[in-house]
Parts: sequence; structure tokens; C-alpha cells
Amino acid sequence: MKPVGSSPLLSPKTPHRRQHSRRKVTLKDVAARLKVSHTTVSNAYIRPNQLSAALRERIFAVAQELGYTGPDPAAKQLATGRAGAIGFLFSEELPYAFTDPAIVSVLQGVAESCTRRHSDLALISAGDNLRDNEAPVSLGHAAVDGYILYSMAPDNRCALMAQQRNIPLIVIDQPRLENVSFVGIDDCAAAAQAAQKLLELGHKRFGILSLKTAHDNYCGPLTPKRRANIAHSTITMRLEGYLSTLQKAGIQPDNVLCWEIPVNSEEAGAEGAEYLLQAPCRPTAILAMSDRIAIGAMRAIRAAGLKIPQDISVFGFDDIPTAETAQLSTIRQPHTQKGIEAARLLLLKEERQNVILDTQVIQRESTGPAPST
Amino acid sequence: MKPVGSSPLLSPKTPHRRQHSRRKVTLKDVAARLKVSHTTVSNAYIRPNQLSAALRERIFAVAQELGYTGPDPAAKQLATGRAGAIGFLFSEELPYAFTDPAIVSVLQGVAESCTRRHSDLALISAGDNLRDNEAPVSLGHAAVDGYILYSMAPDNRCALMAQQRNIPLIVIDQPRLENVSFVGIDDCAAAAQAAQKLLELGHKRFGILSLKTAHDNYCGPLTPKRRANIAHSTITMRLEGYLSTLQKAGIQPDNVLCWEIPVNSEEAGAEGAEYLLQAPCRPTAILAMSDRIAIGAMRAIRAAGLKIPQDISVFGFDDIPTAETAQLSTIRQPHTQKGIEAARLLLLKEERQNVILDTQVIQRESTGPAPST
DNA sequence: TTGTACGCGTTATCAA
DNA sequence: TTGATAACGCGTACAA
Repeated sequence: MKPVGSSPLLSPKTPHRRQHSRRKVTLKDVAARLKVSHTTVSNAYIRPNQLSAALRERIFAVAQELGYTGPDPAAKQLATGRAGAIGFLFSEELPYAFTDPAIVSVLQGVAESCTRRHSDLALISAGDNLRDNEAPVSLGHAAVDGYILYSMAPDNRCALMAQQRNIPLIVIDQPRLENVSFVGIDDCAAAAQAAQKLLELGHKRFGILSLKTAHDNYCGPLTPKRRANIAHSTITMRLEGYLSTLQKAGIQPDNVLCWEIPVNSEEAGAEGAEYLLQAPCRPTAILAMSDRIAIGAMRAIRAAGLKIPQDISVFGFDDIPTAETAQLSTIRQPHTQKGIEAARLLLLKEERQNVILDTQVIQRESTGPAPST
Repeated sequence: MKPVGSSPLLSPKTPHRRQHSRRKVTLKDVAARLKVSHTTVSNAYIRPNQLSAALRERIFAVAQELGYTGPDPAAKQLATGRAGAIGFLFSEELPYAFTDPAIVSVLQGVAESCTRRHSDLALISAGDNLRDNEAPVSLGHAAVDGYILYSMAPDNRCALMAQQRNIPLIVIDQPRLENVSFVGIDDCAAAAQAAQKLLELGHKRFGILSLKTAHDNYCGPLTPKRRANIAHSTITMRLEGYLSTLQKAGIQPDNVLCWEIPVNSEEAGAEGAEYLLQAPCRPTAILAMSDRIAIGAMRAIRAAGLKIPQDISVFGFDDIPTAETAQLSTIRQPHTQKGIEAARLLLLKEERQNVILDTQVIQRESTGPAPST
């Protein structure tokens, strides 16, 4: 197996060459070496039945010898118009995708459908961090045949650009768009179930730990003003599910303590729990909008010397893998299935449709009867 | 904001058009609309100081109006020769990358460096599933400027092809290649520390749960014959670390029960543990080559009615996030740091170097003194 | 500051 | 089966 540079490549007189020390081996080089047309070599790779098996073998052998590793992806893509990949857009920085267990599960599902349909997967960070006077840079440099929008704000600039591009789109969770397929759950009903469970256990004093309602990194009580301007419909729905259920049981929304958390992390959950614990009329039940927040809250509660669930019950949302080891009661939503369905819809290019997946109440040891005061 | 198709695009007489219902909006269209050269539009995106701010504004405005979302990635890449992305190769199917907590952590690190250096990240499944007579297909369709090889067998065909391509390469864990930078840990020393800890606790009867030594899906006792032909150097090193340490303490390798597991999962770990438990001379200490295996083993041990660590001690390897909640003693290796370093080295294009990161013994409740028989 | 001309490596068409 | 030729959309040296 010779090193690449030592082969007798043709060196056509190219007036201005790239800085590459050695030219890239191309399809043409292989063709020249075998004295066949470059079309034939191309066919060897993508249309095996267009040439004799023997010739195909020879072509691969020479390719190997010259160090040709197959058609250049960029050139192929330019010629075919297809990228062979789908883009997964989310509104955080890239590493976050590997930090949040919920996203990881969704991606696992996306990857499953991608593998099945022979597509690649591009992770694209699509935060709202474009400065206004900045060039409308392409969404990642990634070339993709379609996008999955994962839980993005309706006014996210990248999401808007993705819609402008005339390629297939699927939305997970939010925003709901006309003529765009949607995969998600019934957040309102799911949240209502969580609240209902706690009501059945006799709780009367509630606290809510909410995910962010805007992009301003606010961390503090969820004021009525903020409540009226929620950027994410899933948050609106969950809040609605919690509060309307409590209200039906005679608990006024104004009497429910709400704390807003800017980032989905355990630390932030712990901080929120500390706020709830210091309240004059301490809640006996906490509804958290994510398991990570709930688990952080549990930590803070125990650190404060209180028992779960004897003193306080905690209810999560998501059912991430660690929820079980933490014995957290929660709402299970089918993250992986979301990903599978979204990618499937995208790759099959079916007609627009809404897929609403089922959720499930998972009761564990973080919830119990309200303490008798 | 007009829909894409309604703008008065130039329609040059192209003899054979693609099947696209509407032509893609290109840089040229924007240029034509403004009656400027297509170079000027290009400059607006990549060389802001080559034109007046006012014109740049107008260009972006027209681009927006026409639905032009910036330079086509494939064309740009073909022209510049740069992809703006690095490829992460691993030898399982795509979804596995989101299943294994260790890989997820490595990827988090890779993503961090990528974000910092403005590079994208392509996940590439590079299993040994190519049939022999199959076309040497390109590695994923992904176009990348360099590869990170994550723990691949030295004879993996994709790994070999990656080396043939004349682009930067970094290896994590294995294989060690000449002239290729390496990021990893001292597996032998780390394994030795694990064995040493158990020896200090007075254990004399050991069992080992090994990761796979070959690609044949074998699941069963690790025979001497197989031991002599291990495909992965990390496995060789860890086994060496375990066994040589035990031998120094007077325990012959032949007296150590070894079970080989084909896939890194809890189920497989449980299965392995069942084998060890049924042995005539049941071990009091189990050395597992991964935390997932160890956690599965713990489950099986408890299911068999035995207490951890009173009856059996279990020692893992990795320190994945759930190891803490499972109270598993283990070797911590800096997964995220591995990813950060590897991507950094790749993107900085520094000279070849080896980065050996530190490991750490984490003692938790899954290990205790040997039971007095 | 703008425009011209060419090359990037491949696929697709059509005639031979 | 094979081979010429024309796109594909953009970057860039060079000239204006």
C-alpha cells in the first residue's frame, strides 16, 4: 500500500493551485490511471450494474492503490443536491445536547431512524445568539436535507431561517407551525395528572418550579406579568395543567408559589427549592417541570433536614433514567419515541401530520400523603 | 416576506433541469437582483470590509426578501476545500453513541472544543459491518476536515480508510498509531489500582467481568486462547493490570474467574455475574471493566439474595454519572476531558503528542472487607 | 470597490 | 458499456 504522494498522478497545469502540499486524489486520477472515462469510475461506485464486475474490481484495486477513498462528499452533494443528512436544531450550545438526558434520549431515537434510512445526523446549535448586525450566517455549516426543530421558541431566528429554506421540516414539542408536521405530547394533560396525583394524596399547599419563560436569564419568582408573556408553549401548557387542576380543587393560583428557573439543571432546581422552603407558608408538595430540577430540589430539601416524602412530596416531569434511581415520582414522556417518529416523518416525506404521544404517571417514593399539620 | 417562488428570478435557459419544483435561490440571484457582481455578494458574507456597509445592508435585505439563506455549504466546501466539521468515529451503530454514558461524556467534551473553535461535529458510525465485496463506501457521507477515532480496533476497516485519507487524525484510547496524536489513560495502572484496593480489603477470591476481546459476539468464559488474541489494547492492559497485581499478591491468574461480555450493557453484566455466582468457589470480589457492567452485576447479585458489600464487593471502571447514585466503587476516568483534549489537538493542528490523563480511585459503598469464612 | 474567468470533484444526460 | 459535455453554487486571483 503505497503512500499517497508517491503515485504517478497526472498533474494538469493548473494556474493557481491550493496550498495543499499534495493534490487530493480524485475520481479523475483513477480513471486516467486505468485509461477509462471518469464516468465509468463514478458508475463503479453508484451503479454497479453499469459495468462489468471485472472492471469494477480493477477500479477498486487502483483506487486503493492510489489512496482514493471514494467520491468527495461535497462534490457529490453539489452534483446531486442531496446531503444525506438531517439537521437537529436546538436552542442551546452544542455541548448541552450531551448534557441533558432528555435530549440525549430524543437523539437516540433520531439516530435510530437515521440509521434505518441511511441518513446522517447533524447537530446544530441554533441559539438566539446572533447579534442583530451580524451576517445571517448559515445554520451551522452543515448541509442537510431537512430539519428537526427541537423545542424552539417561535421567534427564534434560526428557526425562522430554517422555515425560509425550502426543505422539509418537523417540529418536536414546539412551536406549532402551519403545514409542518408535529411530534409531541399533551403537556397540559400531563401536568394536570401530576397535580391530580398530589391532590389525591391530600396536599393543599403547592409550589411550582418552572422552566424558563423567556430568554432573559431571569431567576426568581414567576410574576403574573411574566406569566402573561411566556415564550414557550410547552411551559404555558404545563403551567395551565398544574394551575387549572389545583383551581378545580379550590386552590387559587395566587396561593401557589412559583419560581422560575433559567436553565434546566439540578443546581438551579436546588436553588428554587430553597426559595420555596423559606416561604412563610411552606408547600408540602412541589411540582417541578423537569426531573433534573426535581432531583436538585430533592437534594436541597434533604440538605435542609427535611424528609421526602414525609415532610414534602416532589413530582418531576420527563422520567429521565436517573429518576428511577432517585425514586422520583414523575410524568414519563417517550423521549426516544419522539425522536424516532420525528426522523421517520422527515425521512419518509409523508404528508403533514400531528403525532401526539402518550404520557404516563410514574409513582415512586418521592411522593406520599400530605403531612398532618 | 414573500414566499420563495414568487420572486422574479432569472431563469437562464438550462437544457436539463433538476427535478426540483422551484429552483434554489443562489448567490447569483441576489447579485442579479441588485445588479452587482456575484463576487460582491460573496464578499458581503465573508469579507465585510471589502464593500460599503450600506451595500452590505442592501444585499442582506434582498437576500432575506428572496429567501437566500447564505452560501450553500456544499458549494462553499467544494470551493474552499474546508468542511468546517470534524468527524467522530466509533465502532457501533449510531444510536449507541447516545446510549453509552461514557461516550456521551466524551462527546460533550468534543462538542465543547468544537464550539470554541467554531467547528461542527459529525458522528460517524464506523463498524466493521462492510461486507467484503462491498464498495469501499465513504465514511458516512459526512465531509470533515479531520477525524477523532474513538476506541477502535486496529484492524477496523473504516479506521484504516480514515488513515489513508490525508487529513488530520487523533486517536482516543486506541489504537496507538505512529505519527498520530493520542489521548487516553494508563489502563494498566488504573486496573491495577482497582485490584489493589480489593486486595487491601482482604479479598482472596476474584472474578473478572471483561469487555469483549473480539468482534465475534462471544459471550462466555474468557479462555486462555481468547486471552492471547485480544483485539483491543485497552482490554489487554486492564486485564494485565488486574491479573499482575493479583499475582503479586500470590493469586494465580488461573484461579481468577473470567467472563467475557460481548456488549457493554447492564443486562450483559448481570448475566456475567450469574456465571460468577454459580462457580463452585464463589468470588468475594468482582472486577468489572465498566460501570454499566458493574451495575448490572450488582443487580444480579442482589437478585440472588446476596448483600453488597457484605457478601460480595463490586468494583467498576469509568465513573459514569449513575455510578454515584448506585454507590459503586470505581476508577474515575476523565471522559469529558478526553473529548476536550482530542478535539483541541485536532483543531489546533499541533504536532503529534500523547496526552495521558489521570485516573482516580473512587471508593463508595459497593466495596467492603472480605467476608470472614 | 467591483467584475471576469476559472477551478473545486462529482453526477446526469445523451449519443456512440 | 462507455465517453464527451454540461451543470451544481461558490471562492478567489487578477484585472479594472
